[in-house]
Amino acid sequence: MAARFNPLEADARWQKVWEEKSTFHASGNGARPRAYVLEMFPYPSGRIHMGHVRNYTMGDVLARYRRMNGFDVLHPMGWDAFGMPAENAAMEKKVHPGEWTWSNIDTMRAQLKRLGFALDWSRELATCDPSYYGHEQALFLDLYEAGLVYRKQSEVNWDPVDMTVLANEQVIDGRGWRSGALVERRKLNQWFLRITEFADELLDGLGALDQWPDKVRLMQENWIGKSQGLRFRFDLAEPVAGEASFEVFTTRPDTIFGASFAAISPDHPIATALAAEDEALAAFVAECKQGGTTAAELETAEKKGFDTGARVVHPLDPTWTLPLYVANFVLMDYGTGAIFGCPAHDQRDLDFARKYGLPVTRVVAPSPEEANEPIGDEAYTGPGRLVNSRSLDGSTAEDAISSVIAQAALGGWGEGTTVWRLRDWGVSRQRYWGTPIPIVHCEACGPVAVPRDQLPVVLPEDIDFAAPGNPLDRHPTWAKVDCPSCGGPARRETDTLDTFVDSSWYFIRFASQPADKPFDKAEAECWLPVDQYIGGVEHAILHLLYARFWTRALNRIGRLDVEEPFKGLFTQGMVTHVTFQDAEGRWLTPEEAESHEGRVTRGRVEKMSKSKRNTVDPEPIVDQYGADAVRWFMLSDSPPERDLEWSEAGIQGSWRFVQRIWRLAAEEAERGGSTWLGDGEDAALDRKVHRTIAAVGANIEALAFNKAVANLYELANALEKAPASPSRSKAVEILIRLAAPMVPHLAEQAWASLGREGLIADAEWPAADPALLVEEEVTIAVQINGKLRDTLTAPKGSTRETLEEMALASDKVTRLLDGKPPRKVIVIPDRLVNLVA
RNA sequence: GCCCCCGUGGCGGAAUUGGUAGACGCGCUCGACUCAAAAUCGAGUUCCGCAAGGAGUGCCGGUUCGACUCCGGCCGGGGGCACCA
Repeated sequence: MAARFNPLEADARWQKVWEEKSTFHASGNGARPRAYVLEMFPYPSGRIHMGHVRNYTMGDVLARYRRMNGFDVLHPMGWDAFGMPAENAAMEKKVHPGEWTWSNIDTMRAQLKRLGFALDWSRELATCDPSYYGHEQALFLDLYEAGLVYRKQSEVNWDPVDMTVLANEQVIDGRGWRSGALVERRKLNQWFLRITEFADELLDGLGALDQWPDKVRLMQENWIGKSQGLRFRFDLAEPVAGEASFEVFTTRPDTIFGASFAAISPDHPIATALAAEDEALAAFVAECKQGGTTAAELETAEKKGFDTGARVVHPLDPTWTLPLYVANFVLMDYGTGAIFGCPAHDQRDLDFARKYGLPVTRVVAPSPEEANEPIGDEAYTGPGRLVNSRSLDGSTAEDAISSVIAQAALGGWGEGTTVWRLRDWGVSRQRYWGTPIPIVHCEACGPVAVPRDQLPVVLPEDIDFAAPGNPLDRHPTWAKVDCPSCGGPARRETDTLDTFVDSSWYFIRFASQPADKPFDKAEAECWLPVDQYIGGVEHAILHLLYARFWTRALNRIGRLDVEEPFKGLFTQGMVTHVTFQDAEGRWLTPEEAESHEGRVTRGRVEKMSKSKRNTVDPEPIVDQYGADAVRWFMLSDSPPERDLEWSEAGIQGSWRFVQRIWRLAAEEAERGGSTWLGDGEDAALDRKVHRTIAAVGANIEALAFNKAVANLYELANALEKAPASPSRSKAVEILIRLAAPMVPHLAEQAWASLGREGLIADAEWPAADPALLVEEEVTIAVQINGKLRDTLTAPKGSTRETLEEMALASDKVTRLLDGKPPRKVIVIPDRLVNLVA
């Protein structure tokens, strides 16, 4: 057995063996319990980065651990392969998006394989493959037929130079990120999925996801944004623009007697109608639309209004009228686009009222004494009882809410209702590199679904990226088809689907991939839900919400009897690295920083990014140290949910550890390997080994990889100090099995060198002997007044009396107590004795 | 502005339901081996102090025999949402 572990040789050897034996193929034959371990599939951007390595290493440890525990593990890999970077590459490098994408996939697949992940490559898929997106088109049509897809006019960010729609993130300071042109708001016909119809169940379903981080559940809860309140009608004193009334929404109907104005959005139909006849109002509306949409601008934006001169009638007092304003802070797409203003108890309303000299009447007071306490610069939003509110006076705010809702229902002027922040999901993208929406537009028949036997609708290959805009739109023939319904001339939908649709069901396709349909219901249900899903927290809202929605939508139309796609979710931290800048503030790579002549500033430790020039390419690191050292480093030190700082010293430390395990194994191999096994002789070491078995298992189950790593270091330390014995030989073998999920190549090599049969990947996880988990002797802390003064060793399970006696007999204790008996003695068996003097 | 999370050695971080703070790793110091270095091995490493001892988990206070852990109030860092009625 070689004195040093040679990873380059071992990595390649064992990766080949695993592949030849199809070791990591999920059998799905039902012989063993199943486990589905999944990491978020990568976008094929070009090369693997450290974030991928960390993500997939974590999933891999769990997958290998489950296998060793007797599970039939599904651990697949694929490619989220549609998206804009491919089109950008097409424009910049004059290469076809498909060619660029597939070549990246080849590179990245090879890179992933070099890390030795226990993946079932037989199930690999790419979303840009017609054999994937064709099924997605079928699912889209299923949802369409079920009424969960619809088309409507919607505003988009339009870049007039690139002639394309931009996502909000691509609009920087009101300009297109690529062209720099001023972005316009434009109305386009777009496809939407009815996610809002599932708002209630998506919210309620969060409660059952007890293996999700609280943080993510909270973020989704906020995103869904359920508000309960009253929707009610304001009658106009005189009809305005032909309208006799309009509706408002409020979560605080209790404050209705504190109303001092009504306000509608600049986009409200009444505002539009009035503006048509009022130049000043038209100018005001135009001004509102101009305002920036960045966070900073909104925060500082002044509350502005335009008094229409119209009056609305208070619903509970026909003699009371309020002025009607058009206000810049009222949003058309939330609630009804109109509000009633209660300045005393809403900060925005207060700002507005102060500016326009409107009355501010307190109607909720925390105590009777404060009933007429004037409102200053801050609205009162706390709890209390109603004041200045006629029949409501004296009731709690809570009761008043129900009371007003009941009165509204009775009087027929309003009703209790729920309003959601969540909007329907717009899935149309005016781009080439995505799943074509399988719809044909016919002048006579309108939108018609492409017949199933004509799926997939395949993207044309011969496209031109020289001109701006969507190449599908410009293609000479692709869009021209006959209407499937009437046979007349028609035109294909040239928009493609949001790539989030692709990732909303890939985990189902991994579980079951028949050629003739998206998935087999029974087969998919055997694997789903995913037992453990691992990925970045940046997907906490959109991807995870969309996938939950898609799963529930399939459930509703009877295609899949699963409610939640991901039983367990883990969001891992980023990989960070130091940054360097030169005197001019230019970012330097670590190598440049070292050789730089001028002044170099060591910057903050930040997420690896190309712009900060602090990335570390995993591949050369694997070349130098091998896959196992890299994997080990990814698991060490930092808790997996927090950021991990990459460092040269860290990888070297991991390399040292790999070699230490190897030396332990090599020693034992020379001593005779498995033939030297016998009964335990080193009782203390046996205990340590079994405690480690239990601890490593528990920590892997909890995804606390850093702690499992620490457990293994401790065992290795103990083994290096332990004299040779059968116990020790056995312990080394167990150490190798415990480390196998983390450093699989080393483990296989050591396993073989010790003369063990078969692959360690197929070996059983060692069982911890419960009898060896309990210590015979325990260390007891002796405290005086809660401060540690001494420790003593006692047999486990010693009585309170014995422990108290032993503590009082301690020299230090007698000295410190000065002969006086303690006033009180607290004994926690097997832990401590606290003497209160 | 609203909501959430986090503050522990030089650094990353450990610490069952409140019960010996600093496991494990990195770094550093000293020593062994070596002509020397690397690698490796051994000892040490919260702070103050020669020691005895004292202080110590962002700060202030509280509950408790006992607080990193629970409660209240500050300070600092990070994240999410954002004119959501």
